[in-house]
Parts: sequence; C-alpha cells; structure tokens
Amino acid sequence: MDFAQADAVNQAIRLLSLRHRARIAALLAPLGLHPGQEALLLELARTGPMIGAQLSEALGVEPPSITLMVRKLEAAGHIRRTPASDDKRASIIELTDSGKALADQVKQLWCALAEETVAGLPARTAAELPGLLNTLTGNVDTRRSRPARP
Amino acid sequence: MDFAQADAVNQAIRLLSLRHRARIAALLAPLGLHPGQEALLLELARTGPMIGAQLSEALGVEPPSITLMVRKLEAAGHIRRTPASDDKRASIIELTDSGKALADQVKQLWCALAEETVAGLPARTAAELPGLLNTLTGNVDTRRSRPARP
DNA sequence: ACATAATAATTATGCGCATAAGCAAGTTGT
DNA sequence: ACAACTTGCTTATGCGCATAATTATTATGT
Repeated sequence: MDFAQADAVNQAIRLLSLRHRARIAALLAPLGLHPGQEALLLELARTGPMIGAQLSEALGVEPPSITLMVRKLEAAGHIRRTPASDDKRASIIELTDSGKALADQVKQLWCALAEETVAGLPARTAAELPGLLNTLTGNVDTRRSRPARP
Repeated sequence: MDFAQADAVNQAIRLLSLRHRARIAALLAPLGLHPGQEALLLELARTGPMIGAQLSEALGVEPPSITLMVRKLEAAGHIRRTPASDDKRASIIELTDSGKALADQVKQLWCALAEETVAGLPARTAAELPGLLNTLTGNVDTRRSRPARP
C-alpha cells in the first residue's frame, strides 16, 4: 500500500476519533459529564454492580483510569463504592439513583448520536458498520492479539 | 434506532479510537514519539513550512495543543521555529534534518499500520473505508457543521 | 486617524488515557 | 506452613486534547 492510501486510512481514523469524541463532549456537557464517563455509567447500567477490575476489562481501559473516573463520578454522587465482603482488596461499584437517572439520559443521547453519525449512509452500510469497525479494532488490538507473543 | 444498535455504533467507534491510538503509541515509542506528534511531522513533510495556525487547521486540533506539541518536538530537535518576517505574531515551523529523517520513518510505520488495520477486508471495502469514515466524521463534526448556527 | 475587531500565540487548568511502581490481600506450590 | 506468584487497587507522572483568559500584533470601519 502506498503512503497516500495509508495516510488516508490512518488520518480518517484519527479525525473520526477526535470529532466523535468532541461531539460526545458537547452532548455530555449539559449533564456535567466528560467523555469516557458515559461508558462507565452505561456499563454499570447494563451489567449491574461490579468491581473496578471488571470495569477496566469492560471499558478496555487500564485500572488507574478507572480509579480516577470512579473517584470523580463518586464525588458527583452518581456512583457508590462499597467494600466487597469476600475480597478485602476490592470495592463494589454501583449506580446511585442519581446515576441511574443520568444513565437513562445518556441512553437518549447515545441513540441520537448514533443516528447522527450514520446519517446519509445506506441502511445496509449502517447495519454493517459496527462489525466493520470491530474488525478494524481487532486488527490493531494490542490487548489480546499482540500479547500472545512472549 | 434502539439503544442496542446505537451502543454498538458508538462503542465500536470508541474502542477503535482507543486501540488504534494504542497501536500508534506502540509503533512510535521506539522513535521517541507520542501519538499526535506523528501527524504534525507528516503534515510538515507534506506541505512544508507553515505557521502554527495552519498546523492547527490541518491537524484539526486547537492552537494550545499545537503550542505544546511544537515545544516538545522542538526540544527534541525535530522542528525549528523562526519568526515570520511579515507578521511579528507568527512563527514559521519547519522540519529539521532530524525531523525529515524521522518523518520518513513514520511514513514506513504509517503504511504498515494501515495494512495491518484493513487486513482481512475485501479490497473493495478497504478502498472505500476512508470515504466512509470521512462521512461519519463529517456527520459529527462540530467544527464547520454546527458552528454555522449562531 | 483611531478605536474596534480579528488573528497568532501563549499560559493556566482540567479531563481521559497510559506506564511505572508500590501496597495489601488473596492464591498456589512444595 | 511458608515462600512465591497473582490480583485489586492506588499514587505519581507524562502526554494529547480541550476551554478560558491574556498579550501582542495586524486588519478594518467610519
């Protein structure tokens, strides 16, 4: 592949990342949230209470990032942490009522954003989009693909 | 669109952003670069010397980000800043020899990354990928689409 | 001509994300 | 039973990116 084509691919992904995140930031700002936090809330809403390590795995983010995000969302009253009874190292993280209400609002935004994102695409293309993107993600994923090399 | 579909789209974009960036970080680390800096070098290599405001526009990044990245790349010896003769506010930013050599190395990585990214896709799909992603980007771009509202 | 607006750049601050390093609490092997 | 490893979490630090506010220069409108 020549440079022009490669650059077109890489740049397109880079710009999509920037703009999609910026759009999320704009949508979340009225709720007092920052990009990334919505994923945490949605995961808790979907799966229920869990410990930090599970959140780290589910969000595809390293544990230190979870620590800080949880701290802020807890300070904002959207999350509650209670010591796990069977494992003194872990804390169980769950949504508060405020957090649940917020997650519902985020779900609305989430739908609006997705529709906005795929606007103008043929239905077929839009339907295949997640699978396509997941393929790309799998191709560059250093988490499971590459670590199998030691 | 229901939540499950919307989430599939949004999450796929989010994860692709994270993993693609992580892969870039891994590839650039041996060169002593961080993600984002490669775009700056490539832009200078492609277009030649320019001022910060042009870089900001070209990279789709706000001016303060340019200031800091330029400072670091300058400290690393890859970039040179010289006062613009016709405008005392601006500085002309250009690659040093070291920066040019580095940009060439980045180009290699860039091609390898793109090939890795689209691996397993039908040639047709791969060829259409940049256009598709740019459509998505345009759909969520707050820079020109939304600002036309005041 | 001169006040006003636009532009180029910077500093300060905050968030998400990462890695490196450390601690405490579990788990396992012999 | 005890050493060795793993796991869960945290702190420290650094980068990219953003917004808000400030300064210095250039452009503009009357």
